[in-house]
Amino acid sequence: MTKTNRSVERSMDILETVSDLGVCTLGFLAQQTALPKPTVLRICKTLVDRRWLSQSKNDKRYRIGPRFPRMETTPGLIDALVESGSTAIVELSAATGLGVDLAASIGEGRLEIVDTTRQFALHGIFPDCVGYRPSPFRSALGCVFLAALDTETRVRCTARLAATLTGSDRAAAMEFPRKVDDIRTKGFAVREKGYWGRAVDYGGVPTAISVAVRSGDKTVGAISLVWLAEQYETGTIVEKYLHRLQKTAQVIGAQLAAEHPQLLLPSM
Amino acid sequence: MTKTNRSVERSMDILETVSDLGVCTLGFLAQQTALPKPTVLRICKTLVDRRWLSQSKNDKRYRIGPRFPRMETTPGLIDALVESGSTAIVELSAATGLGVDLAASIGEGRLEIVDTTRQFALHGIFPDCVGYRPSPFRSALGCVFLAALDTETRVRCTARLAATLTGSDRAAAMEFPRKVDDIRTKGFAVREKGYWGRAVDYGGVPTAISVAVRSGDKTVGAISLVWLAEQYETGTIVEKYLHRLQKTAQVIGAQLAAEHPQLLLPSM
DNA sequence: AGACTACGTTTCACCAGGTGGAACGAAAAT
DNA sequence: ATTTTCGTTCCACCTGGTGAAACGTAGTCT
Repeated sequence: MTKTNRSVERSMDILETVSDLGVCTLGFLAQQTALPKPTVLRICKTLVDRRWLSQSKNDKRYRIGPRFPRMETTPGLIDALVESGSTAIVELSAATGLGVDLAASIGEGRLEIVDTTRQFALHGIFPDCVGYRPSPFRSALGCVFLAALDTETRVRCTARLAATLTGSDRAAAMEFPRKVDDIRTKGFAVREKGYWGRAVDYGGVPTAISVAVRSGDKTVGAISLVWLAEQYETGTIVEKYLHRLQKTAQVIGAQLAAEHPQLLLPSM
Repeated sequence: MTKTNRSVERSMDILETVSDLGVCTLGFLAQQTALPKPTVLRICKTLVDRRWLSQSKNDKRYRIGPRFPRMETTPGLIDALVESGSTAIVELSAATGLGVDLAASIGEGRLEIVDTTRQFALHGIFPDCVGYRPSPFRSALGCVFLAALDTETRVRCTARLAATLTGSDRAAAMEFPRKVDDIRTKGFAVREKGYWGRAVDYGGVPTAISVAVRSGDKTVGAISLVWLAEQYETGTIVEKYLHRLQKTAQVIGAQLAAEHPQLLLPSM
């Protein structure tokens, strides 16, 4: 049987304690987890270095930090979106001959691909993309989704994401505000040069154009037309199929509103 | 300088990758983190055992699991509640001679204490409670807050919390549905016998009665009157001060609605 | 069919990395 | 002034984590 890692278990004990009980002192954590204080100190220092925990300056108490990964899925949205959208994306895919991805909001301005019509044999691109979370600022899906949010929400999400992301994702976050107006007027987004997600795994380099899916006054997700970069120019696809893509997004949004009105209500 | 723990760093690398990119294979994780596959396998197995990651049966791909700690704070609510409520709780505390705690919703049916009037010299109880997250089902604050939510939200939060919590918190979660009606008709809650949070650190055993803070049609938090158990009977305090406690909760809710109406709007 | 590749997993000798009891100085409570 | 509790440092010990190599299997190419 595969072994497990004791240090990782201990770090989870500590994080669960802080997450459950809120702010904690070192001694209290040592007592709760039944670990010696030096061990807790070292693990907490590791977590603080990465901002998974943060420490107030005066007292040294620990609390959950700004870089701790956050998940805020509206419960049921993913299932509802798949239910309302799967036939529409299949029809769009058949009509265009291209792959179609459907992505749902998972909170904080992030998306997760929840359904796709991609087939390697038909489209020549990596098909196993369900569950994948496209980059918020570099992918077509991410950009068009953020651009479709109301200004206040977008600013908040952009700020939080910029604080969390690193490397070229962070750089893209800084550039993003300058791109928003362009995306909004054009009504669609394309992926940033140099960003391919994990499509390099196999298959050719994919290109995509994406539009947001809005339901009521809420932005609930986004859909993409995806094709092999070497086969078609982006301009050609936009000219031929953008209107149909936008139409499909509207249909999905309307159907979601009709079938699952409770998802669009306030939650608190 | 204090050392750090390499295994913990590696586990954070893995969790951040899965959180950022979504579903990942073992090999992909090994490549992203630049770690050997057996190392990634052992760490992932540790995380899967605790449900911080989960694995689909057919393909062995990893995704964030159901027990990964979730944080869903409405941004700004804590600050707004402190701003709208701090003078009101000071007045209540002065009028009653008891400690008063103010707690804010942090999502998923959880609360965090955001302000308090407790002073050890005056009330004889542990004063450093700000940041503390009372038990959802065992504390007075937690129970009254959950009971005040609309039925649908309460059922969803109860289910999710029951899946996450362990030990006596879990047992209390199973009992909770039977207590809801009683709390709603009485209009306040008391803590479960045997639950004292961390008050045992020092000071005497505290007792508390709590009421929910509602603003518009949303339940945004809760407030408590807290005293030393050996000094007064619960019945006495209820008789003398419950009405005043409820009045304070109403005042805070109304003030929050007046000063921060945007917090009560839908967010997506 | 056979060759090949890529996957997740097991093994095991090695030793770096993590460990924790003891001791420390500082701060707070008594 | 005394005691307690806090977070932190030290360091000898040795276990728990490591990772190259090998394995079985599943799927893909020729």
